[in-house]
Amino acid sequence: MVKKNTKEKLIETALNLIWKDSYASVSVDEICKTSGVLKGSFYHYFPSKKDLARAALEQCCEQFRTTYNQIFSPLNPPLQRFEKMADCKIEMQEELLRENGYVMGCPTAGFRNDLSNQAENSTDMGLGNIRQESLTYFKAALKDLQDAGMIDSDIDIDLRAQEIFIFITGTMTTARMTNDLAFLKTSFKPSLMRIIGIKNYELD
Amino acid sequence: MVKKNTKEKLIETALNLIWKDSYASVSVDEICKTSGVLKGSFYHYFPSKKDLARAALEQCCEQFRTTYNQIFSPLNPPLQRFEKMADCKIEMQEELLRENGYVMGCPTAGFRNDLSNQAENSTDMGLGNIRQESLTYFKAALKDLQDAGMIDSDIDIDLRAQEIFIFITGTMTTARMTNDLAFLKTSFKPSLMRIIGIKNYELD
DNA sequence: CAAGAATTTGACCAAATGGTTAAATTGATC
DNA sequence: GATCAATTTAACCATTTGGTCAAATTCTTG
Repeated sequence: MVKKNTKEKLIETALNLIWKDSYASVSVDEICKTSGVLKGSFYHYFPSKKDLARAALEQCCEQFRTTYNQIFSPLNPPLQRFEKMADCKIEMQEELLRENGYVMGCPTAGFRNDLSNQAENSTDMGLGNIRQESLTYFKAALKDLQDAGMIDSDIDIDLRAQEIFIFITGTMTTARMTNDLAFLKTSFKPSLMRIIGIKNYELD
Repeated sequence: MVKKNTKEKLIETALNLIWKDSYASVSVDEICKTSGVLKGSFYHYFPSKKDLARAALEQCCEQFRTTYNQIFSPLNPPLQRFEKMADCKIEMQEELLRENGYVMGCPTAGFRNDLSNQAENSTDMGLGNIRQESLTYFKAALKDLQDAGMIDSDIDIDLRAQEIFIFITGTMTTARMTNDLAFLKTSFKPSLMRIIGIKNYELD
């Protein structure tokens, strides 16, 4: 593990703890003890617990963006993009299971609507953007699949992109709920391909 | 609204509040104040906050069972079962949106792993059972669809049932995340039918 | 209406919560 | 090595937290 400064340690710890349970269930004390930082230092870097959580969520989104940027690069053939995405999720969850002893699921699920003040909800922040960006990537890949004749030419790409996003979200949520990676590991990819509408998909 | 006794009021209030956010974010004081019950009464009926939450989750599962029992009755033609289920979810979320001002999504999402002591996770409790029961219903309906020649005869029913569950879960999660019922209202049913594999599905 | 059980009341508690502060220590710059 | 800013330390605080309890009240049943 790379040597990290106080701020980074706090953000990483907060993300981990909130991921495991929820924003409200994690206390400032716990975050401090886990990351070996005193409370004074905490409030030196972050004006409040919410601000730390916001930073953690933001960083999480940033990592996500980096990964998706690579995976969904137009340089990759469209089918491979989805395959890589699936593999990436599978590997990630396997590693997290090894590390933590149980299925972790989506990293942002622990941030419910705790971070929003007043009427603004999580849509305004990173979460909504992640979905939008995902949809954009999916749509581009779907279009390329269409051009390559790998999916029907008359499908509604916008709709299908949403279905894909929903299917991924549901897979993650269900994996955590059942504490079981069986579906993710053996069925997620082929099921995803069927939902995308790939003709005659063959496993490698 | 029907007149309710103290215990029922507490359970209902707890479910509502936890649904809106999460178990840890709701305090016993808040539950008491919202339901107009004094703390002494709370602890007369429930030994702890967790016990109330467990009762609330259990009741929620019970309601769910009742609904699904009706909807997935073998008396209904199989396609209608899925249609009714979709309509039921749509109406429910619309009503909740009207009541609360924002999309509520899945009622059990606010109970993360807070209620489990030690290694036992939510799988052991109501949640895992709900999924199992759902899958059972889905499988029966899929079989009936197969017998009626409405879906291909060579599909893997177990797998498809899981896909359906995941798609529903993802739809709920995403609806809440985006605070938007558009997909649920206009696309959920036809998308579900496509995922099920219904041939030539027509909207009414 | 008397007696016992079920329920309600409100005051109370220790611990945990999010947050503050002033002083001490460290790091960088000249 | 002196100076000033960045950081760390640890004691401190008001409020909220989950939970207790004995007394008062209400409900039930003979």
